[in-house]
Amino acid sequence: MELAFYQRPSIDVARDLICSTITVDGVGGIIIETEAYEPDDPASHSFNGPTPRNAAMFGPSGCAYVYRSYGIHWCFNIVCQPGSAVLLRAIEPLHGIDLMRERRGLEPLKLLCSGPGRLCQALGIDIGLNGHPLNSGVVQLACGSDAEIIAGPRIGITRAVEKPWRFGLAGSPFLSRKF
DNA sequence: ATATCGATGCTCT
DNA sequence: GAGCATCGATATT
Repeated sequence: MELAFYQRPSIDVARDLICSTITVDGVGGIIIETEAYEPDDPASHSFNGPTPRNAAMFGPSGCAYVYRSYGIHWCFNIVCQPGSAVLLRAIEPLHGIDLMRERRGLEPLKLLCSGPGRLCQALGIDIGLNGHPLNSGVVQLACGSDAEIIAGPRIGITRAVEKPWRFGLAGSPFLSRKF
């Protein structure tokens, strides 16, 4: 994935990431669901400017932004333009499924990576990957083919709830929720 | 199938 | 001190 790919509005990047493949230390699969967050977006962690937590969002494009969610889970984002990022919400498991099951416990394939916290646990993502550049270390991202994309409101937010900045692969059984 | 709720650790006001 | 970019369990239609 070229640097220029990330240096665009997160809404375009989020859409174009559907059907790409991501792996962390060889474990991963096909990106099924994403959400975009923009600097002027009240739902975005970057909305009030840089802080220690969101520093990676204002760092280089094409790097990871990882944060803890509800004190329990990790969430993984890809930084686009400054202050904008794409949240990975679901992956279709493809590589290293045995290791994913070790990390998440015996579970139907459908639930291994269907949700932002679940996919981080399955891929072994934690704060150690925050600010980490993509495609030059353990995190690898490769282009996918064209696909039928659907869009809708983002999940789990309380502000800017109407913006249709959640994207998914139409009809996939690995979506975290229906659109 | 949908609804509610507790867990748990930050961050930012 | 309030509020989370969530998940899994339990309860209820």
